[in-house]
Amino acid sequence: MGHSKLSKANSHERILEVASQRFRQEGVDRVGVSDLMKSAGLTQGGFYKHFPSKNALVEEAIERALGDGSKIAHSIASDPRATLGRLVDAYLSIQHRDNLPHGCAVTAMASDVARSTDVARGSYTRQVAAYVELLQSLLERAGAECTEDEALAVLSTMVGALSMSRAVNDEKASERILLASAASIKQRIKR
Amino acid sequence: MGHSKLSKANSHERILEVASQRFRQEGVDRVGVSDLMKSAGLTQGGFYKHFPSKNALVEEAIERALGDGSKIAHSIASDPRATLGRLVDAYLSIQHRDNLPHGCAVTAMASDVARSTDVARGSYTRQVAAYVELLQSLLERAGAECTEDEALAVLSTMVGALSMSRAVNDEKASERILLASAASIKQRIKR
DNA sequence: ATTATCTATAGATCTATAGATAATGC
DNA sequence: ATTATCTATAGATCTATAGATAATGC
Repeated sequence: MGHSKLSKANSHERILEVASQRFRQEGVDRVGVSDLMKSAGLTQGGFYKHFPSKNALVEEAIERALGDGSKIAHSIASDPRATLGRLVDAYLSIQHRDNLPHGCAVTAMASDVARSTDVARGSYTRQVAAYVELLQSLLERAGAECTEDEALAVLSTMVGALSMSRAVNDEKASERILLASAASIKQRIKR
Repeated sequence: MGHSKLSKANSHERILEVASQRFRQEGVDRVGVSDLMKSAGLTQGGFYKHFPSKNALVEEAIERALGDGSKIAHSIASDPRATLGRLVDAYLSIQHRDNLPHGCAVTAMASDVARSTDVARGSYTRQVAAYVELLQSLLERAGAECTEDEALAVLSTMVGALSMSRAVNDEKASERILLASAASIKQRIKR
């Protein structure tokens, strides 16, 4: 007990990171402050020196979770070998489906964001726009139709497929949702 | 207090119906038993004569919410004038977006179902299959590609678009997600 | 007499606060 | 001396149960 400023910054970071993961996995309402602090290796009482309220953390953690996707999007966008096909295959993979804590928050947190503050919904809106831009550039690169609207429809397909694949309790049906949706998207670039 | 058997059946029905609506709107974890019973015009204590636990209600209410979609799907399927275009326009309408309590549970409850019991996930799986069948028959009727996989991809697009349109905080962006996705689906039948 | 519902309450859990404790850093 | 964290606890809320109450239905 009683640590340095560096350690406080570390703790803050750790709380945010753990929150962004557990909120994606379990949903905002199923993760308590006490439980969360334990995950971060701390105790309940310290929380309010880091965040004024749980809601304040939720807002920041949503932004953080969405930011993870932003990083990945940028690293893909800057890689000249990146293709739409590879992005779609990765997004609609079993690994992504089963990795909620590190998965795309546009899908994982859609319901929680819709019920959250305007700030959180603003972060979400920007992240959707970032994905659309990325998808549009990959569609152009593949020589396919490349309007912003086409990219939006592709994103809708990705988000809906991942969302349903996680709710279904039949492994074959789940994989079929992912594969069928990926195939449908990739068909756009085969013309 | 102290009412007939008919009234008990009515109460049970009312609790289920209110739950299916409020769970879609607010999410399973934000609706307490006490609050829910008040919505149904009853008091907290009576709840456990109707359901053994909140979880039991959640399971039933999810099935009920999904069943609403099933009814609509069947009534559309049996109408010979029904078209894919009309279904898609209704699904991706502003009215549907803003009517969570009566909206499609495949979208509204995806996250809650993914965290729920196997029974609830089974209901979800069947409802997805029902929608796919409906979409496939409408695609066939329109003379478009009509594999089950194509229908699945269409459903993914619908679910993803509605989900994102509700999370975004920019009205124009929200409408654009709906319209762009609807247009993309309808393009399939214009070839 | 039976039973559908109500009032009251137990026990757990959740958010938040207050004060104690033990490091850091001047 | 300051401060990051801990322990302890208040107060609200949540699920669930127990016993009271007032209708129904034989």
